[in-house]
Amino acid sequence: MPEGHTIHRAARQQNRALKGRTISVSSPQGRFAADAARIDGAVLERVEPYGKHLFYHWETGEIGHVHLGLFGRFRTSYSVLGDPTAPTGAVRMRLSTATGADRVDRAEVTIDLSGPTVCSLDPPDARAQILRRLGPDPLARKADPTPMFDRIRRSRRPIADLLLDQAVVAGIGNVYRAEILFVVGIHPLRPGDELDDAELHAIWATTCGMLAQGLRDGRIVTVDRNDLGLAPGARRPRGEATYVYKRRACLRCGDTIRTVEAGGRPCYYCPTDQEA
DNA sequence: GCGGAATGTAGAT
DNA sequence: TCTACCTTCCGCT
Repeated sequence: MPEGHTIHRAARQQNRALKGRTISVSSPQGRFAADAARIDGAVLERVEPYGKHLFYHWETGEIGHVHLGLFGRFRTSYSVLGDPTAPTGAVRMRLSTATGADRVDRAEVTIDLSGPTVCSLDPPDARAQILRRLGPDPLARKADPTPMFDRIRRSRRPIADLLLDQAVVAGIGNVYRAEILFVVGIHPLRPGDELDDAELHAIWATTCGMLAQGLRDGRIVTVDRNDLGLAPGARRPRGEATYVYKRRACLRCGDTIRTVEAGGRPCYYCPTDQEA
């Protein structure tokens, strides 16, 4: 399930598989069919991630825009003899290196997109319009947190609400916001304008670290090894590991986890480690 | 088989 | 502020 790290990971993988190649574009499910036909057989110049958004730069100059939303996902499959495997479920957009050419000199890659909130083919300026309403992306090179700090300092809204607002900072979702606030020891309902500079810098540093870790791991693991109580050399358990998100008891102190509504969604927190 | 929940957003009100 | 919607998966009957 997608927060910013998932998107950046997808972009990396898709650039490895598709960048600079001629791509068959289709929409087995049909809802992207008209747009797919316009770029079918075009060269995909690159896939660009920003926050939770993906931009597909096509040689035609048009920009594919994908946002996974809550349910969207990519599936990758490989085929040796040209024909991609049959799509599983409702596939909105299929990108494949299998172009029907006679000679196949390596395995073909097919990437299927299902369940996205957004999947569109837009004029070139659409990308800039979207970027204009997004805050800094902690996974972007040379990201500058200043605009995020300014917005938080000027706002009475709870910090948990602000961290979920993509115009403040792009790429954080409901898991990371809870985990970030836990790690920096800030109560989710603290108003933005009450945070001091040290707290803002701690939030940014923690956010960058967590998302980068998630990008490397391909899953959300926010818990420090030392807090897991593992024997030396023991491997981390599978699955995602959080301090407070969806937990009953705080992983650090054992206190009962509470939730509070912020940004229209439940924010998990530890009443002991994150005093009001 | 059905219903609910899930790491999200956009558009209506 | 609310509601609709994208799909999958899991637990319940």
